Amino acid sequence: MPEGHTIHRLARRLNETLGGETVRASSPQGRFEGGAAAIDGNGLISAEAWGKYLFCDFGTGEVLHVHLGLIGKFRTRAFPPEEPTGAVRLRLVGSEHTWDLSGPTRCELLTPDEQDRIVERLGPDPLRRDADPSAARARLARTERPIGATLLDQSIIAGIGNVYRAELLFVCGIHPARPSTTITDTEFEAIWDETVRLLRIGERSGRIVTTDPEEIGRPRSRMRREDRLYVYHREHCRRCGAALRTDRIGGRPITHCPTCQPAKRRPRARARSPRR
DNA sequence: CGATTATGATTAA
DNA sequence: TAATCCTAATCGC
Repeated sequence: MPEGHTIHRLARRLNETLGGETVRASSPQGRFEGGAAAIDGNGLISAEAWGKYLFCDFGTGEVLHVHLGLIGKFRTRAFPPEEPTGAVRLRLVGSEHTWDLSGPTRCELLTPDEQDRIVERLGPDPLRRDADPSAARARLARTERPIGATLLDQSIIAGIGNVYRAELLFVCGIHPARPSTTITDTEFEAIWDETVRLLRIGERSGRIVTTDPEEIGRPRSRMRREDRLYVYHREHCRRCGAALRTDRIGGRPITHCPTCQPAKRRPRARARSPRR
């Protein structure tokens, strides 16, 4: 379930469960033996997320970089550790917790310079305290690409993935195909604020929930799976019931509601000035 | 048992 | 844009 909220949650939980502890590192699968050996026996100083990128500092001079990609998982397992299940790239064992990493698109040791180069090309991360959306706002004004594509671009905003982009555009009432240049200041503010709000909810709860508890009639923690999202992977709009449309934008499918996310602004209900 | 699918991103063309 | 990588759960035959 890797969008930005997952990685921030992961960083927090790694700090909570392994922070300051001497860690035994291994690569049961064998594809990260060298890296694991370099980490083994050192203490976790800090785990930190930048968008969907995770960096762990073991005080060795190099930083562990993990990117889960589409299918990666980094999860706790039984303690004391048991025989690994499946392909475990990296296992970290502290004094009370076992973590297994499988299927990452990246798992490598980086120099601080290399880490900087990755972070430099990321846009502001809505889950970071110091996030400044102004650069993202400026980028939008300069690209005709559909807003649906822009929101997936990690160099513009870091941390949004395919579920959140669809849900954010729904919540903000914006059609995903609209050129980014047509997004108004008010709309951008709404997108940013909702991104912060919804990713925070995801980070705290460990799942993506974008629907309004009032609207659903039960607290987020007790919502049924099919009530947690408005449009993603749905046939009909959770709010108005309209048949949803799915288009390919930014190379991936995005579902939207033709009623709640009109392509054009609703024309003002007033007489138009006559054409000449 | 094989095909399909998945909340991602990079590289090649 | 397409091909590619990484893994595991699920679905159809």
